[in-house]
Amino acid sequence: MSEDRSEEPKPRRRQARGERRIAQLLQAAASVFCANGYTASSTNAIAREAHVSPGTLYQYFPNKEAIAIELGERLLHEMREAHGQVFVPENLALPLPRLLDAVVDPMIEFNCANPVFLALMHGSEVPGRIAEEHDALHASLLARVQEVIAHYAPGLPAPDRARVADMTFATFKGGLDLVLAAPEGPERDATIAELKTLLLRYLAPLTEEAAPAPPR
Amino acid sequence: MSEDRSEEPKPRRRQARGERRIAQLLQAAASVFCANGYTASSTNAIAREAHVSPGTLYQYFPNKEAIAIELGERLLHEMREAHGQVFVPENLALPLPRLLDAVVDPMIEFNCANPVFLALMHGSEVPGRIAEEHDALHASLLARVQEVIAHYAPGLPAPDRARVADMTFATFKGGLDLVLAAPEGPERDATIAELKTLLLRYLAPLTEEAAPAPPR
DNA sequence: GGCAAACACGAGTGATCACTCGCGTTTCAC
DNA sequence: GTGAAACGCGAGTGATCACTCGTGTTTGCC
Repeated sequence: MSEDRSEEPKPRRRQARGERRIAQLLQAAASVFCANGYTASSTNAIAREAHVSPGTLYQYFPNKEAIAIELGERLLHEMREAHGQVFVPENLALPLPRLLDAVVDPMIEFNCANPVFLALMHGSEVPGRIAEEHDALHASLLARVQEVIAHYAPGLPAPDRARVADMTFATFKGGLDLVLAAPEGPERDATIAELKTLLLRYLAPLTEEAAPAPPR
Repeated sequence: MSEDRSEEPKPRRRQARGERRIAQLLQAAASVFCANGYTASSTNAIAREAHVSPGTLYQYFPNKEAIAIELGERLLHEMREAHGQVFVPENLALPLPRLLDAVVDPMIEFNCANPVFLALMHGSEVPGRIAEEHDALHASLLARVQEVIAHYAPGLPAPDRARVADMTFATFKGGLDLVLAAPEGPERDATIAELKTLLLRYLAPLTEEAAPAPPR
């Protein structure tokens, strides 16, 4: 009744310093989560990594879970933006090898740049909220992959298409782990190329509706 | 100097009851680890799950890590036994699709029966000892896969062979996650079949030294 | 310059966890 | 049967963690 703004229960005004601290804390949290996992990471360790006192940390986050959630949401947002760039209609018209390049490369780049993303999304120890967001992203990605498969293999029944999309995505995740484990440089590039070869060999037969035997 | 036995510093005699308790505790630990992950699982929770007091638990295990290690070692031993049955010379003579059946099916069966195995081996939160054992198993498995690939594609250079083995194994892990996520029954069977299709399409070209075009 | 609010601190607090200890019970060799 | 040792218990202990609070500092607006 006494509020004229109904949608902002906490009209906390942040100064520029505050925004900087938040970014600093999230970066520190990413580093600590990445190294120890969510559960084994202490808020004091995060504060220490950010060269900040525990009290300061709790000025910006109500609890440990909120740190992970904010971090996860920012990463999710970044990733969704990347998807928007990737799954565009013009890419659908590309031949399969080019499409693989267009989709796989940005995904790998993102995960190489933000290794904490997999650490947060993959663990079964993460707070429920993150798991929900991750499920939503997963479902949305699967839908995109299904669209692509439907475009390349229009004759495939829906259940089969879903299965192929699931398997394609699971395979990509497996390959992604391998890519991240490889040292940067030519070895990583070779692993990425191998992953694309794998995906291509798996998916290519779907497009062979009336194609001749493959060239020797 | 006062010991006549130099190799057994703790000649603890176990009664049959004790062995039963150990098995009971390990089973409870498997259940709790599986549900919450290693770090978030408390020894009290494990004892409660086993309907035993915390004191009793510590009669058989010096600390929490030892529980995971013993559990991991037993699973590792079981899995190594399974490998011995799988990678036998006569299986090498099988055509690729049959070989895939012979290797993939037991692996999947083991992981379905012991879901805690993946939970213990995959997490980055596990104690160092488990990680070491897992790395050893991983390396040994990779070597086996390399052998198989070398047999099917003798002309493949060693670095390529290593890369293909890595990718094959990573793909299998990804598919395994998918299989475990699928509900038991026809859906799981279909996922398993799809995984085999994927592996077959990836590996088949390696064997095509002088093979004719595939039948339509 | 002055004031209110955002920022920063770090010792402190209650809860929880891994692990212990003292004592009673069961098992087994003799 | 008897004694020693394995078994079993659960309240207790010290450490650690997430989180708070009282106090002092910096910032932005008038």
